[in-house]
Amino acid sequence: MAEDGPLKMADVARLAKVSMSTVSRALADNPLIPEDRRREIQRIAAEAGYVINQSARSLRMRKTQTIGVVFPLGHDVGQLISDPFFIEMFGRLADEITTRGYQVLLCRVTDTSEGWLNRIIQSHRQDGLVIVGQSDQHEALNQAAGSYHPLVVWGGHLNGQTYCSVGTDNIGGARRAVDHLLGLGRKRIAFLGMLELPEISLRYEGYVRALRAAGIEQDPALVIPAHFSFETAYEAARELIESGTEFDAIFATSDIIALAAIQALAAAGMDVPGQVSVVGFDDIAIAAQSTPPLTSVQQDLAKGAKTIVDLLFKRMAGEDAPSATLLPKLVVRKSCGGTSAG
Amino acid sequence: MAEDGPLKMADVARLAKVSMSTVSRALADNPLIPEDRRREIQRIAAEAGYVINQSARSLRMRKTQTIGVVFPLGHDVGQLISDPFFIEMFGRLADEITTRGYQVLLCRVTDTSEGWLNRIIQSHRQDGLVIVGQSDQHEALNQAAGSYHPLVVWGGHLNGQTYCSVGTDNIGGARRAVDHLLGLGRKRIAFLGMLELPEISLRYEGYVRALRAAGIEQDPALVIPAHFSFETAYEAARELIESGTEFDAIFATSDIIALAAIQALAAAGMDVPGQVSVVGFDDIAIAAQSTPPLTSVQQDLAKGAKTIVDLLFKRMAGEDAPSATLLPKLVVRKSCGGTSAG
DNA sequence: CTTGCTTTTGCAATCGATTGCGGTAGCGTT
DNA sequence: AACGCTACCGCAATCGATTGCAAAAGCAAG
Repeated sequence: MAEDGPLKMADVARLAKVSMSTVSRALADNPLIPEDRRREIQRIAAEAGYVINQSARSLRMRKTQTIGVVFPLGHDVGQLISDPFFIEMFGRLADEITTRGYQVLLCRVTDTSEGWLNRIIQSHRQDGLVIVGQSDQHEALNQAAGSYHPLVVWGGHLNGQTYCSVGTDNIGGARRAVDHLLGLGRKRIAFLGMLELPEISLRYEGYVRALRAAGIEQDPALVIPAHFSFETAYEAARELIESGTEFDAIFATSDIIALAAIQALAAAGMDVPGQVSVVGFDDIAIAAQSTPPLTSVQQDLAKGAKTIVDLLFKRMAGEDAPSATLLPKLVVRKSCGGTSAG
Repeated sequence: MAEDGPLKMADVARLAKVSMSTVSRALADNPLIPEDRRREIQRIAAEAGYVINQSARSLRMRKTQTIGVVFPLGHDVGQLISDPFFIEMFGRLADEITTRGYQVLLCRVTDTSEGWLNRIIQSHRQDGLVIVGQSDQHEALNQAAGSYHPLVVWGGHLNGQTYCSVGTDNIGGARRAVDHLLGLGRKRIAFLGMLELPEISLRYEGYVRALRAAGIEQDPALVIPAHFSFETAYEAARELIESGTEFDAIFATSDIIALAAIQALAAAGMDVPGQVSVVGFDDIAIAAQSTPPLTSVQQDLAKGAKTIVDLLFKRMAGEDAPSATLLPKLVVRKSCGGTSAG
């Protein structure tokens, strides 16, 4: 009834007039304790407002019922986890994880000095890890995966990769987007994104392949480094416009970059899709709502998150789950002209 | 060097040829150990890839270096934390918390049965709690606050509230928004939101006061229940439109609701802001990007999050921090016609 | 070589649960 | 009544760190 002092299992044992062992087993629904007694003890514990101390439990059981979700920000100094894509991914992951009765621990990594991943792993704060985005930490991930199994990465599938990853077919997605632009008669297609990031570099590969297949020579002046934040992307687009380089389409490697580019174009008095077609990547919620609505390569995050967590739990159970690739879908809207469905 | 077996403090002690006590103190930078020896032990530990087991540490120290962030979803069956407002708040809170060297544990509460908050508190998984949104749990919060101090709530300031809360002046914000609409000559202003939620009910209070001050009689037919999700809000707006009730403005209690309303109006062939002025609440990032750009009551989330965490840490230190109220700002854009700054 | 003081060090208890294993109670047979 | 068998129960060790307290070591002065 009264619940001022945080009461321990021993207190419940006293109340129920049994030993701690029995209480522990009863609360764990261990059939070693007869059913009616189990219920009785559970009732007493609940009534007393008793809750198992998770720190003690974690120590003894060597598991925490917690999954760590890590956002390596090594490549970007901006601290805030603000990108809508990451945010949505996080929400979906959280859903999948909590549904399975686990807690979600957010690990925002800013200090990617030697051994950062090992420090997280060895802290034993979580039973498994999801790493969202490889950032520039491919090597560190490869190394950690050698000895730590319950780890799944969202990102591109790279050469010589030993860790388990889930991600969209970046090359294929990009290829499809650029093919679509080419199909509309566009020939001078700018590429906006940070080639240093593995996923982006794969998208670049798709871009190059599409151009090559169409027999179009690629122009380095059309490849523009652009970070993920709206402001920096806007700046990058503005510079492209002011450089005087001719272009009639933009393949942006994220929707945020695409939206920033559209705004920059509008500010420069250029019509989208009249003069310039724009395609984004991710198909975040705003994409459909923007003006004009954005054509984008859709990543199925719901499925992605589910796959990640499925694989993670398999690995936590000792099974050896392989990487998975999701198929992207081009969602055609007004931002690139034309009207065919993709 | 080799780091296959998860090594413990005892192992490091052996390596450094000292006792565990000394290692523990050295790693904690305890001045009881001479500086040079401290450094030496730290070096040895780091080289061996040793990391303190947090479960054990938490148990012994009775603190976890973790803050729980709770989203009570009692009022809404939709599981996903998808509302951009909550998402942004979460990101900012995470920033503030990690900056202070604490971890963030996400608690998505779906089971708000008797004692849910107590179960979280007594689990001892965290050293402090941030509750984002009161949902319909005012009573539970009030009760918990009696015995549990390190707890801060984002939400409205209610009568008879004993817990510490941080929130925007909802009444004032709503008042300003509606006054603005009235100033534009609008007289039939619809209110879209869930009155069951404390914050929304405060905004309703502001709405009522504004109307009363302007000598306009309020019409119950103009008060429409609308959830936070885009789809349900769209539906609510559509029903308002189809009901035939006359109206020339909408005060939406969130930007998502406002955006949904604008789409519904557009679908019905009604011009915004020509026929109907729309004002939202929160001023989320998309608000400025929508068509037409949305007038909205801005909540300063960066400041809000900082205030919440500041207060929480004060409370964790045993001080008694009082509730705080933030001043909202009306950001005027095209969605309500007119051009004056608010 | 003592003595007295300061600086370091380590023993052992502790945090609050879980669980292997040995012991007891209860019941049915002979 | 004695025995055997199951079904329950609880003792005590354990998880891996932290820390009060006492002991040891170092050092200077007498």
